[in-house]
Amino acid sequence: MNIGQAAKASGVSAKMIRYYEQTGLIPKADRRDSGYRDYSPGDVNMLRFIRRARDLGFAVTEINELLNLWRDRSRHSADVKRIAQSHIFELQDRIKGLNQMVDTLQGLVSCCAGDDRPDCPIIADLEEPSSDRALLMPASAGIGRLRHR
Amino acid sequence: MNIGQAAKASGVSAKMIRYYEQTGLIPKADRRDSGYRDYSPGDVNMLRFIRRARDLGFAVTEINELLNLWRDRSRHSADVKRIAQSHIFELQDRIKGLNQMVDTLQGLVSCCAGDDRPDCPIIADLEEPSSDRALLMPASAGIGRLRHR
DNA sequence: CCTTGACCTTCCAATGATGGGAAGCCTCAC
DNA sequence: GTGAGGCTTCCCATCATTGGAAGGTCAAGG
Repeated sequence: MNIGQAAKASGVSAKMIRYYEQTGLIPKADRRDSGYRDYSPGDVNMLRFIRRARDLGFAVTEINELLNLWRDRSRHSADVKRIAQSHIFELQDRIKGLNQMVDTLQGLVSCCAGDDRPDCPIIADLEEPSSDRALLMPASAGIGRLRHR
Repeated sequence: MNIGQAAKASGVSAKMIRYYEQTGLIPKADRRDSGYRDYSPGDVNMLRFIRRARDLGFAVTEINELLNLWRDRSRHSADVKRIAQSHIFELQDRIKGLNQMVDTLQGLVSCCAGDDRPDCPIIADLEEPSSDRALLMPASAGIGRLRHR
């Protein structure tokens, strides 16, 4: 099975399959005489596993751990659960940050006339945040990793 | 005012100030004879504006529009409102995607014994997603930009 | 047999926002 | 005048992903 077919069957792009191989997330694929990579149905299963883990927002390093557990027939489900649970917490943190942004913006937008006059509470808040804003966005929540990934 | 002081006063790191200048988000700073950048209190206000917009999750391109409106005394508040509202929608999309991930994971985690046995519904779902999963993550929500930023 | 188009290979680059670090110059306080 | 610390530019790394260029391979059809 060529890389293109494996890509279609797994939902992982050919580019990403090569990248995962290069970075060691997946083992080096078999090669034909032509140099083409050759994938087995088992390989496609692995790629699908990866694809689904990505869909759930796992980072590649976490997927690496999950793959190891997947392959480990004597794994402890506790290890899997721990990874998943800590990922849930991370997602919830990100959601919390995004929700704070939405709340703040929603408040500002609802105060903005949205007409052809220049006065605008949104601009005013960006100039000098109100005390409400200070409550919603304490210094510690500021510049950190809220926005990433 | 040196760049370090402007950084401290605005909450934008010196690195980022230089980056914003380089990418044209902010105009080139005045220079002293020594070559040091020199910032006025007005410049610091602009940096604070940027910093706050970043805290609200605006991308740099959006901040650029907001800065133009900020400087435009004859702006229409409708333009500001439109930008903010569309940003809210974008944030809500991201939240939605993250919530779907959390929901799916939460369901799996709550079914996982989390002991020293290998059987694990989380691993099982990554191998072959259940129909519940298919409901939560339709094909259209799959590989896209859910995870980004 | 040869061509054509679709596929594969590797390598390099860019994204966006940020941090890290090196090499060298500037400034201020002692 | 010396040392510490701040400034300059330049390059590199992150993370996951996409794009493209240059060149080799394959299969079908003339």
